[in-house]
Parts: sequence; C-alpha cells; structure tokens
Amino acid sequence: MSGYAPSEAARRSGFSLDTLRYYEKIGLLADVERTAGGQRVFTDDDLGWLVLFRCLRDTGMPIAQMRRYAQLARDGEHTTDERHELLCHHAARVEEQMRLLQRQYDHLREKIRFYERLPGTAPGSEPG
Amino acid sequence: MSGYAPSEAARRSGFSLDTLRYYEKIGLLADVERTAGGQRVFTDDDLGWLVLFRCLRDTGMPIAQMRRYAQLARDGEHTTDERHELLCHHAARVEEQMRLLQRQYDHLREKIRFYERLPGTAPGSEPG
DNA sequence: CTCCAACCTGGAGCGCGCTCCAGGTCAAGC
DNA sequence: GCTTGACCTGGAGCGCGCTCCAGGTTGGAG
Repeated sequence: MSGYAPSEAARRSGFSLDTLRYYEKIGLLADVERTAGGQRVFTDDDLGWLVLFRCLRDTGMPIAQMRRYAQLARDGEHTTDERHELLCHHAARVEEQMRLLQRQYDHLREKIRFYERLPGTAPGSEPG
Repeated sequence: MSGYAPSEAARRSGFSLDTLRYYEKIGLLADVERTAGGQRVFTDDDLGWLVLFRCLRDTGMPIAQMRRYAQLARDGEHTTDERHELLCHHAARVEEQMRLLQRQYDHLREKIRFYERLPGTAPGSEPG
C-alpha cells in the first residue's frame, strides 16, 4: 500500500526527482520518511499533498503561498479558517485569470479569422 | 494622431518603459522612430503591435515565438500562411491550457467545499 | 561478495522576462 | 540661458522554480 521509492513517487506524481527533493528542502513536503540508510520513502499521504501542490501550481499559486498553506495544515486544526480563506482568495485570483485568458483567447481567435478572410489581401492593419 | 512619447506609450500599452526598450532591444519592436535627439516616438502602429504582444504574452506565448511572428510579418505578405499556422498552433495550446486551468480550478473548488462541510471535523484526509 | 543502478547531499547554474543602475543627453517651461 | 524631469545607453542584477553536478552511499540482483 503506502511506501514508494523516489522514482515511483516521481512517476506517480509527475514531478521530477529533483523537484521532489526541492519541495522537501524548502519545506513544502515535511517529515518524509527514510530507510535506515537514509533513502526517502514516500507515503500515500505525501502523494496526496503532491496532487494538491500540482493543483495549486497549475493554477499559478506561488510556492511561498503553498508553503504557508502546508505549514498551516501542519499547525493543526485551529488553522482551518485561515486555510479556507487562503484557498478562497486563490480561487478568486484563478477566476480572474480565467476571464483574462478567455478574453485574450477571443482576441487571438479574431486575429486568426483575419488571416482566414485574407485571400484578396486587404491593405493596412500592420500587426498582420 | 500618431506620435507618442515613451511615457505615453507605456501608459497606453500598460508595459513599463523598461519593457518597451527591452522589446525593441530584442527585436520584437523594430524601427521605432526617433526624434533628432534620439528619443523614441511611438506610432499607433507600434501600439497595435503592443496590443498583440500583450495578447500573446497573456496567453503564455514565449518571447522567442513572438519574435518569430514579428519577423515573419516584417518579411512580407508571402509569410501569411506561416503566421496563420503559428497562431493556430498557439491557439490550440491555449485551449489545452484553459482546459487544464478549468480542471484544476474544479479541484480547488472541491477542496474549498471540503472546508465548508467541515464543522464537526471529520478524521483523516491529510492535505486538509 | 560484488556489482551497479538508484539514491544521497550541498551547492552552483540556468532560462525566462524583465528591472534596475550609473552616467550622460535632450527639450519644454520659465 | 538655465533648470529639471523625461529620456538615452550598455550592462548588471533579480526572482522564480526548478535543474544539474560532483562526489559519495545504499541496497537489491546475481
């Protein structure tokens, strides 16, 4: 069940080995288990965190904020309000990000339509 | 009509003065006009390009690719096919980006709902 | 027991996209 | 004519998020 070698954790999470070590080094992942010889052993729990980190990273949360979130979670249950708030603020930023992306995507599509209406080559309109 | 001082161009485009200079230095903006004394004068045309650059930048196109596009446009009308293709490929990447963002946003929302269903504090499920 | 691939550490390096700086020039208003 | 703020240049520096490296250790297969 639990207990994955580094390479396996990398494969399952989609993060590189170096990134997993980096995340531990900066305190995103804490208390990763080790074998007697010092090699990492990742648990299902660690993988769960990695799934969350991927979600937050893909939505553009800076690492410093992920660190903060992870630290709050480690601090215990009395931080749930703050964690909730942190995620809500982030969600709002993501919504804004999505709106902007959609808007600019529409511009892009319009630009593309310009090329598709071309044959006959209209004048002017430099950023062709 | 045309003919904007650098600060005005910055204001209108939303790019910083340093960024405008940087864009010219790396060949995104080419042939920016100058006064006799060497100070830049931006045209409506330049501003048009800047709008496009903002669109491409906001949708995540790397600068190298914007450079390529701008160079093609300067090369003349026989490059319209290639420009069209470049934008289409980019649009496809943006669509993928939007799908990913939506998916991860949904995850995030689910996580937030977890906090909102909390009071009573369920056990387990570490990445709280 | 030996081998070798996978792993370890600390720290340097990188790619991107700016951003800042020093030291000097330009030009509009008084 | 003088002042002063906006502008110029080349080049260094930065913040982010990794990524790579050297040199050494571990541990499962044969």
